Order: sequence, then C-alpha cells, then structure tokens
Amino acid sequence: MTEPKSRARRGVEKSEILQAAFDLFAEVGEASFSIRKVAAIVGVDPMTVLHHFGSKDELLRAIADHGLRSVEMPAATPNWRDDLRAVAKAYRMLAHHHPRVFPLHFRYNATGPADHISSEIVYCALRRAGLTDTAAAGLGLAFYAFVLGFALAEAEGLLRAIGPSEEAELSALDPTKYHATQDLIPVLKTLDPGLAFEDSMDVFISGIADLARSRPRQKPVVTCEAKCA
Amino acid sequence: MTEPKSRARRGVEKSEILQAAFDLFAEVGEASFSIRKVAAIVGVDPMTVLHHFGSKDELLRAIADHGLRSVEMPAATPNWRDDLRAVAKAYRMLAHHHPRVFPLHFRYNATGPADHISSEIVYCALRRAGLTDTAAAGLGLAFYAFVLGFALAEAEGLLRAIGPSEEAELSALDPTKYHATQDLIPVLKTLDPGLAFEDSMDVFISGIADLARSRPRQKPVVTCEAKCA
DNA sequence: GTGTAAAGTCTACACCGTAGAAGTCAAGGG
DNA sequence: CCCTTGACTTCTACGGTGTAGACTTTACAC
Repeated sequence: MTEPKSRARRGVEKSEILQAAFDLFAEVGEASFSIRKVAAIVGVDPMTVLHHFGSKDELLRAIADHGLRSVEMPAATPNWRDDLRAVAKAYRMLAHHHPRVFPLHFRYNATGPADHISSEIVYCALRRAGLTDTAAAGLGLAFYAFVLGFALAEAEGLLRAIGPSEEAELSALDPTKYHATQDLIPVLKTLDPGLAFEDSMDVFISGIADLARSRPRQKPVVTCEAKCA
Repeated sequence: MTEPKSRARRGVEKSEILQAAFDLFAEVGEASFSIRKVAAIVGVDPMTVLHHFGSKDELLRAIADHGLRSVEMPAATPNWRDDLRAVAKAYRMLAHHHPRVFPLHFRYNATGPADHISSEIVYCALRRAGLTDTAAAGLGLAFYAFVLGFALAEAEGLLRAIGPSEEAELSALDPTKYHATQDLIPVLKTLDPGLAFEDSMDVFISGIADLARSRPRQKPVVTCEAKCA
C-alpha cells in the first residue's frame, strides 16, 4: 500500500508490456510481430509502447534479455565435464522453450547476468580441465558457438530427421558423387537431434581433455578449483 | 545476336535483379533492405521484382541461395582431417565475405548444390575417420552447427577481443563470484577469433578420432575410401 | 494480320514505425 | 486551496513497406 499507483502506475505498465510483447513474439515470430499488435493486446496506444522502450529495436533487445533472464544456470559441480554439459543443456532447453525468440540472442548479444554466470562456469570448467588461459578463452568461445549454433539450428527447424521429400531428393543425386550421403540416408531418417547433441558434447569434451593432456597449464588453478570443487 | 532481347529480355532481368538485391542486402543489411530500393537501383517498377520472385520472402531465399552458390567447396584429399578443416574454412570465409547475408543461410536452410557437395565431403570424412554411420550422421550435424554457429557469431560481431568497455564491465563484477572470468581478461583482450577457430577445429577433430577409436565401425568403407583417397 | 502468354507497369490498400503536439493526472510547493 | 511540474498516455500525421488486381506492352506462333 506504500505506492499502489504512485505517478500513474509507474513500472507496472512497462513489465506488463514487455511480458505481452515477449508472449506475442514467442507465439507468432518476428515476421508477424509489431508494436501495434502489442499495444492492442495490452489495451494501450502504440505510442505508449514506444515511449517505454524508445524504439522497436530496443523492444526486441528487451525481449531477448527477458528470455535470457528466464534460464537458470546450474551450480558448479566437482566434475568439469558435467558443468559443461549442464550449461549446454540449459541453453538448448532455452531454445526449445522459445524457439522463435532464440535467434534474437544472436542478433543482440544479450549480456544479462545469466550470460556472465554461464561464462564463469564455462571458463572455470575449462581451466579445471587443465587448459591454459589462452586455450580456455578460445575454447570457451568455441563452446558457445557450438551450443548456440546447434540450438539455433534446431530452433529454426534445420536439424530434424529427414522426411520422405528430402530422402527422395538425396536419392536422386548422382550415386557416383554422393555415395556417402546416400549411404547415410537410413540413419538420417531416424536421427535423434537430442542424442546427436549429447554425443557431440562428448566429442567436444573428449577433444578438450586431449588438448589439456598435450598442452597442460603450468600450475593448477588453486583459487578456481577451491571454489568450484 | 541470336536472342538479344527475345521474349522481352527474359532471364536477363531476373539475374540482374537478383544481383542488385544481393549487393544491396550485403551492403545495408536486412533492416534497410526493401523491394522498392532494389527496384529503384535496377530502374524498374517494384512490382516487376515481385513478379519475378513471388514475394519478399522468396527473394530473400534467392539471395541466400545466391550467396551459398558463390562458395566453392574444396576437393576431397586423402586426409579426412584436412577435409573437415577445408569445409569449415570455406563456410567461415563465406561469412566473412558477406556477413550481413550469412544469417539468411540459417533462416532458410539453403540446400543448394554446395550444400550437398559439402555434406558429402563431411560425411565421407567422418566415415573415413572410422565412425559408425549413426555417429557420422550425428557428428555431421554437430560439425555444421559448430562451424555455422561460430561463423554466424563472428558475422554478428559477437566474437571479438573485448574492448575497454567490456573489460570495465567484467572488472566490476563480484570477484568472489567471477574469478575465472576476471582472470581471463588479459587473454580475452588479445583474443584472435581465427586462431580460436582453428584450435577449436583441432579439438573437435581430436574428439572425433577418440570416438572412432572407442567405437569403431565394423568394416572399412571401401567405396568411400576408394573414391576419396 | 490475330492470338497468346509472359513481362512489365500503374493504382490502391492495409499496415508499419515513429516524430511532434496535445491531453491527462497524481504529487508537491506556495 | 490553486497551480506548477513532470511523467505518462494519447492523437494526428507522415513517409515507407509488401503486395493484390487490373492494365499495358512486348515478342513470338500461327
């Protein structure tokens, strides 16, 4: 009761608008998204929406941030492999939950708290794996590229088991040139993206372990290990 | 002189329009791209553009295909690792050359000839590495997700060495919670995306070799090996 | 010629983001 | 109390967009 509607329900409207905008975007996608529709849903003038967010671009950025804020990062565990897998899974689940919003995270490199938290987990895991700082920084980026790329491809509907039409298309190719592709048609038809993702994460982790063995860091990361272990 | 302008310069206009559309998109990006601007550049009515491509969406798809068609895939070599690296490099170069067009390849999963050719190279390489067909199919997707994800992130300007403002932001974080991140600031400042990409490819390839050792395919891929080697 | 079919154009419409002016209304000082 | 203030909301209007539908032009087949 302290400030029920002080200064014309300040702040309340803004989050309400953002929620409506997010829901609309998540449902219809970017092509059918417009400020005017958001305004109609909230029951407000289009210019009110613009007044709170400045521009459509800013609104989209806010939507991206809102989506990223909803993902909760797992706590660090003693096992750096599990930590990497957990972060990867969290982002993939985010993409599955709001596939139409997910591309926005790429466009506006959303740097919310979740971003920093996950970065910390990833960097910490890579150092505990035994990587040098330089390698950890580079592989950290690669990790994100892989996870976000995979999740984005899934969200865009690119990574699915192939259907009859794609099978026909591949079968029609010149067998002398596309032998391997055509040999894989049976497994491509029953491919499970989730399984492929987990297998690929294992491959990535395995490669990281190899790198750490061949080029280990000079001294263990005491503070990091102490904190995370 | 056989058909200088037979049937009202059929075909000539269309490719001319596509080229202009591609150039415009590559220069100004999606936000400032419009059918009417393309028409103005070619010196033609906006409806002419639409008449040839059906809709803006189809035009964008054509732009994506046009970009993909420009990348020339390397020939297969005896070394499957080199083949994977070469395909990865080709896509990354594509993203570097036309960063604004690149996101379109994700939105419309462009399936041009280059797509099939590169798939064949990748699948063939993965089988020669010793992977089972199931693993080859899954890891093939992972390979594309990683390469395209990395290239996309670079094209969107996400993967750069951090600047003073980002450094300040990271430094301002709670040191007890973001120790690893802050330790890596020095290397993040001088990070080279190209080097990180190559290192990451090596990690990925190393992981694939591990997987092939632990779960090898039953019999060698005679036809594929014979063709590619 | 006439027919035909594709290529190109014109007009018009609904929708979009948003600049700028105007209106509304709670809070605070006199 | 009135009056100013300033955030919030709304109204109006403008230039730009994609594109449907009708029209005109063009170039070949007959």
